[in-house]
Amino acid sequence: MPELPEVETIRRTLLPMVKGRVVTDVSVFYPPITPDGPDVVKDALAGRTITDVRRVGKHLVLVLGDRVLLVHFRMEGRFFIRKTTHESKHDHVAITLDGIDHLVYNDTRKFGRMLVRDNPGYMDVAPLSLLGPEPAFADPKRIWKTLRSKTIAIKTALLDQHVMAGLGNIYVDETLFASRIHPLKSSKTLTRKDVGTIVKEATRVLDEACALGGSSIRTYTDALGVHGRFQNVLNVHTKAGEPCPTCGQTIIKTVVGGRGTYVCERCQKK
DNA sequence: CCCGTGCCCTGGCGGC
DNA sequence: TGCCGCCAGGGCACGG
Repeated sequence: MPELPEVETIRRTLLPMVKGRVVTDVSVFYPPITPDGPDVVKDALAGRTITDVRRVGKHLVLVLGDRVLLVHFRMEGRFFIRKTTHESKHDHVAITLDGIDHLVYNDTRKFGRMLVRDNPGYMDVAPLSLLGPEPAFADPKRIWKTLRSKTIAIKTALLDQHVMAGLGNIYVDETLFASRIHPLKSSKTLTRKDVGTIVKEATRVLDEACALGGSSIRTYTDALGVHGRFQNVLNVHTKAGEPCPTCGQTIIKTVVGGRGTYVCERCQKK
């Protein structure tokens, strides 16, 4: 499940492999991946050169001069560089590079999406214009004001990309554990100091995960066979039944906002 | 506007 | 061993 660190790892891996290369063809095998229609993606990419690979929240941004391709991997999307366009039944889009090989989008669950936007200007229109700041650039006071107006659980609020961008289920659990705040705590009851802690810990957790190449728990491995190592340093996520690293209390698994949630009921206060 | 629910999709797993 | 049913999960549409 690519969250910010996984997408950043994909970005770093992909950049030297695609920068400067010309897209000579685009094949779409599963059209819903391209909700505006396969032809929109084909017309935008074909004949253009990939000039950069960026990341905004969990979105990967392929820059091709005056167009960008926004890629959201959702649960299990990934890229491979392949000699064939469609060797797996989960290969849904093939972007041919220099007529030689293919940047293949593979997604078991078919949840991922690709959108075309203009460059410049793509940050000023949906979906990227709707994203909150990434934790590293967030103003805690502004986030506190946003959270204060919400009645929902803090975990649910932190998963909302309009509040802050980049956190997913894994890193929200880790952030709240590090902040010693219970995922069910109501957003509106958080103090400014609480929110300052959350923003700081979210930034640290994401930074550390990026440095380790992200996580690759469950079925997810990121682009091109690179395997993240962050799952080796998770404190609570997936740790049900194991002792809390801080106090020894058994970590429990519960459900918050429909998401599997791991928590130390002793360390994390409601 | 805000919030909760259901949907998309398929591999994996529990139950029998 | 094999089959069936159920479930996870990010983001969005929809309805109250």
